[in-house]
Amino acid sequence: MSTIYDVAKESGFSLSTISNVLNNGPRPVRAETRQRILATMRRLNYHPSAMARGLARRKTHTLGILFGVVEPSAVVLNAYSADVLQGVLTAAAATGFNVTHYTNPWIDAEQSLANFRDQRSDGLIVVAPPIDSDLMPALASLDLPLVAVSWPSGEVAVPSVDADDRVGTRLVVQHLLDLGHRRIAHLMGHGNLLSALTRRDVFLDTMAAAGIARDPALVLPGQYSAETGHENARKLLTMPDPPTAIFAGNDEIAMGVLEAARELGVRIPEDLSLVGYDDRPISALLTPRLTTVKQPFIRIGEHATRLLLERIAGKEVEPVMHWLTPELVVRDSTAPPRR
Amino acid sequence: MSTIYDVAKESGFSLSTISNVLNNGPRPVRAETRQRILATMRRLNYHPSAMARGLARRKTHTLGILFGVVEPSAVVLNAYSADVLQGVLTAAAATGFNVTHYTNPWIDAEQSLANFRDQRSDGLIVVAPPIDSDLMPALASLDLPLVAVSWPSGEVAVPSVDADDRVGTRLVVQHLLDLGHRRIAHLMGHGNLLSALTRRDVFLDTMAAAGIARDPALVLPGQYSAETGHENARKLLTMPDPPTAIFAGNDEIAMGVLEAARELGVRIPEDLSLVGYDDRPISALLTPRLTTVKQPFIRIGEHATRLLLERIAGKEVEPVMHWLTPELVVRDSTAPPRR
DNA sequence: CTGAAAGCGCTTACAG
DNA sequence: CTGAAAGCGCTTACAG
Repeated sequence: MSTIYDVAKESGFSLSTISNVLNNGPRPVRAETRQRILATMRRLNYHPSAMARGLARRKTHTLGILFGVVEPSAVVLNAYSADVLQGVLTAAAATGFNVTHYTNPWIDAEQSLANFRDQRSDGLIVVAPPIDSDLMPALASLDLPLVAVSWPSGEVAVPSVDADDRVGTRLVVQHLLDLGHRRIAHLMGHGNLLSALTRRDVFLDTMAAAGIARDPALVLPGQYSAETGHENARKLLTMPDPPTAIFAGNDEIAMGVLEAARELGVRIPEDLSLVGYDDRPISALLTPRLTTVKQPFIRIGEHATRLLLERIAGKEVEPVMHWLTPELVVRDSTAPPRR
Repeated sequence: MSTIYDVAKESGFSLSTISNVLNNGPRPVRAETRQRILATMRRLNYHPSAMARGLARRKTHTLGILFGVVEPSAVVLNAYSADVLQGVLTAAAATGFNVTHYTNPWIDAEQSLANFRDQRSDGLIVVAPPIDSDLMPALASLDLPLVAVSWPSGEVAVPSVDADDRVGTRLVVQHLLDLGHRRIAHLMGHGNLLSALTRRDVFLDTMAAAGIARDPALVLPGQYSAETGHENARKLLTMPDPPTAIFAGNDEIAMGVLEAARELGVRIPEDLSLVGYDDRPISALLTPRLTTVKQPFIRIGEHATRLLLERIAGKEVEPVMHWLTPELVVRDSTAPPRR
């Protein structure tokens, strides 16, 4: 590997001039000089060392990414995280930034914070940090620029990006109301997750705002799983006065509903309209193709990355929530109620 | 940020001694000296700079990862790649290595190879490089340690890791034969993909080895999609003498078969056994739960990482294929044929 | 427009 | 067991 010294010696120019050609500045270089130097670089197959550069500039031109860790020993990369990462990579590539993973699982600030002090990146994106951990407060205490994905910003003053479940839920309920449904049920996800609670609350609020009396029998607690979706749907569909539409907490729950409807001979969408949430890849392949809410995970990753790059560039970035808007994808599982 | 100089000044010891404490060697340090230095580090909140270290050692302690790019402008991170990445992260974390992404899309050697000359990583894992590109030959010409995932090793002498489709296919066919099936159909994936061709060829070979005469009407070309699965399954199931089992090229094709069977009133597994390939997350949630082949993507990532780490550590690693064994997951979509 | 020198924060022979 | 000095490959004031 040739170095900048080789280029200097070969071309006859000084280190400073080589460096200014390399970086297109800060000071000007005569066109002919530049050409000669570039030719020498090509001939020597020279490429600058990222590390030497980083050390001299005290900038790595690299973004760090850390995934919230559910079990201490595992790096968690679910479909959600993979899409966010996809967005991060795309946005980083657009500006020539590298992306590096922080892979050590977080134990606590005492043991784990040291990892983040080695200056291997210019800033950090934390994806879905656990709420009940000292991770975010500890990271925020560093002087490392920080942006979070899916983190309730109030707790620690960090800019944060997430999809707006309130908007998504309103889209769902409004869609069903517009079709003429009044008797709409909701199957909740895990009661200790913010998303499940938000979807339920906004469901109730939107129904109330539409002047529909609340029926507690139509809001069933559960899990984000096909199993509880199946179980709860059987309860609903065997009621004397079953709902004409079900808003499932997510697509997995909706798949359970689909199954229950099939077993009971309830046709979708003729007898029952069904809406999911998330738009998992499978949802467009189900029969019927599922109406659902597409979460903008890739865009979330891109947006978080742009915020972080601004912070790194020295701009002020307010520590507020950035809500991205999910999108209702209307397919074949919803229709007007029979009369 | 305090530096090693601060620690030296504060503790009264020299740079060399501090460095030897930091690295536990190479030369011994008196226990008391070590304690005093460690205490000083803690007090100053000192953590060594990854870049300064990297520059001095000419080792970054970092692995690079590059995803094969299908369309030039996109970083491709599908479910397959995400699982491989998961494995890479896990294995890298186990040895304290960092993982960094090479995000610039590959154009050609002339334009793109420079990216890989900046010494930002000690080695590179390439996931699913395109076959018809100069990417692998070009990368192999660098002095960067290289391991590929899903790359036919013969072409360029690089150690490569992949799941063995031959083993997986034999498991499928043997399972169906063991259940008593003789009239087994196969729905192929894209004819220009190695996996589709391998699965077809091994299907035919295994059937022949079992003494079953080949019936060309039972092997249909197609795509890795539910659509062609649906279409082809309708053809098969409306034959005068339909097959008693279908081996679908992958789970998506199998989903199309499921749909066609439902439309035609063909019960699975009573009237028809069905096997997929890949074990996508959805497959365990289908009705009936799909018998399929689980590909060890996470283990592939781990294995490739370990090979690369060995190369980096200076061990000889033969440029051969490492075949990992997929696993047959028997669920509810297969049963003995009716008689 | 160009050059010589110091510095980034470490590691590693070389000496003792 | 410990220290002083040179070096890793760049960038950046400082001079001209």
